[in-house]
Amino acid sequence: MTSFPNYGKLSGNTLEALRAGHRQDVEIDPNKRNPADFALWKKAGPNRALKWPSPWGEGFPGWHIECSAMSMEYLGDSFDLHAGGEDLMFPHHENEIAQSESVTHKPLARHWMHVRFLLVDGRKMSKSEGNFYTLRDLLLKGYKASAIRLALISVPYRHQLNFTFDGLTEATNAIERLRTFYRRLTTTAFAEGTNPAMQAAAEKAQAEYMEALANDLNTAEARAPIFDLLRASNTAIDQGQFFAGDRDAVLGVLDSFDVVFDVLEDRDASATERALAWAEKEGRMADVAPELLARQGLSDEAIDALVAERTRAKKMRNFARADQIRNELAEKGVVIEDSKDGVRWKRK
RNA sequence: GGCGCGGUACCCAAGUGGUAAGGGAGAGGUCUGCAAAACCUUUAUGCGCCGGUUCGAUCCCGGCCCGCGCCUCCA
Repeated sequence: MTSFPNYGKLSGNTLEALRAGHRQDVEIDPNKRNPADFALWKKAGPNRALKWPSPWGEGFPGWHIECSAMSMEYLGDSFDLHAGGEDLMFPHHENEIAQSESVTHKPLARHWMHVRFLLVDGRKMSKSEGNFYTLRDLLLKGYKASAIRLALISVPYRHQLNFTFDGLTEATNAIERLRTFYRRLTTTAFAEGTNPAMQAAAEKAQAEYMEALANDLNTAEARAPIFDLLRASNTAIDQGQFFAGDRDAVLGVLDSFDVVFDVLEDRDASATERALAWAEKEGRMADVAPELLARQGLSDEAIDALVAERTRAKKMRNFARADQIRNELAEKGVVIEDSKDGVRWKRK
């Protein structure tokens, strides 16, 4: 440790600082020249499964040296990006630097990304706190995979995210808005041509979106221009000032958004089905939210048939029957939207 | 005790030395057979608290309060 003067440059835990505030419970190891030294090679006990011969006896690599060895072998002395959770910054990454740079005299990584941990309901997620959820738990509660993803990605990686069920609901609603818009774009017949204002709006959104991502992956900031463009487009469509060329421009922006956020195409059913199959197999069906089960029983074909029947009823001005079907579907999580271009439905 | 990060509207959440993006929710309105969707209006003289620097601070500096992570037995 004492032979590597740069120790602490990543985390701020310099040797001086560590000495000043050292914990009470650190034992002094007589085998260490400096208490801050860490083992590069560990002695293998008799029950150790993986061990190798060495000049110092049978042993195995210390945790930190594993990473230095692997990165050097596959990425070279220096590489662009080293990522990890914030908990690993010290000591693990600090020690990787100390080892690798002592040997190579080159910077180990040119950029470090440390992801902050999330809180759940304002507290650290832990089993003993009772706020520990797996992705499968959330799916079985009826939340969509895409909503979980959006909720987690909407806060920049460097910031602490407070994960809540309200936040999931909010993400669910935001996704619905995006998907409704996406469906509107792809199913509406627009006249040929372009609206210069829309073209400019799409260009601006694209530029702002990329700028936000280029700004240390600021995903929260990146969302804003997308929603701005969404509103501008909806307004233009409502006013008949939106054309096929505009649709293509806006879809281009949405595509680059979706490369990162991946929410526009509804592929949520398969993740939910896998979670349900697991629950079935493990005898955990009691954990499944009743609303989720109610929604599962209805096939797309059955919905199409009911929607068609409702349209016929409406034509005959039998609104009572039409509303009855709509309510029936709503109970099973299916929402109907009437529009000039026909009837659309979606699963909530 | 040491090192680091954060506290912005009802909720989530960007952001900048020059007067607060975006999303969700609520309220009112337009449209609709009624809805849904969409759109419009509306919700922070205010950005944890107290000082300081400045023509001007949410943004800079100092102190305090609160929250989170790490502090080298394991990976």
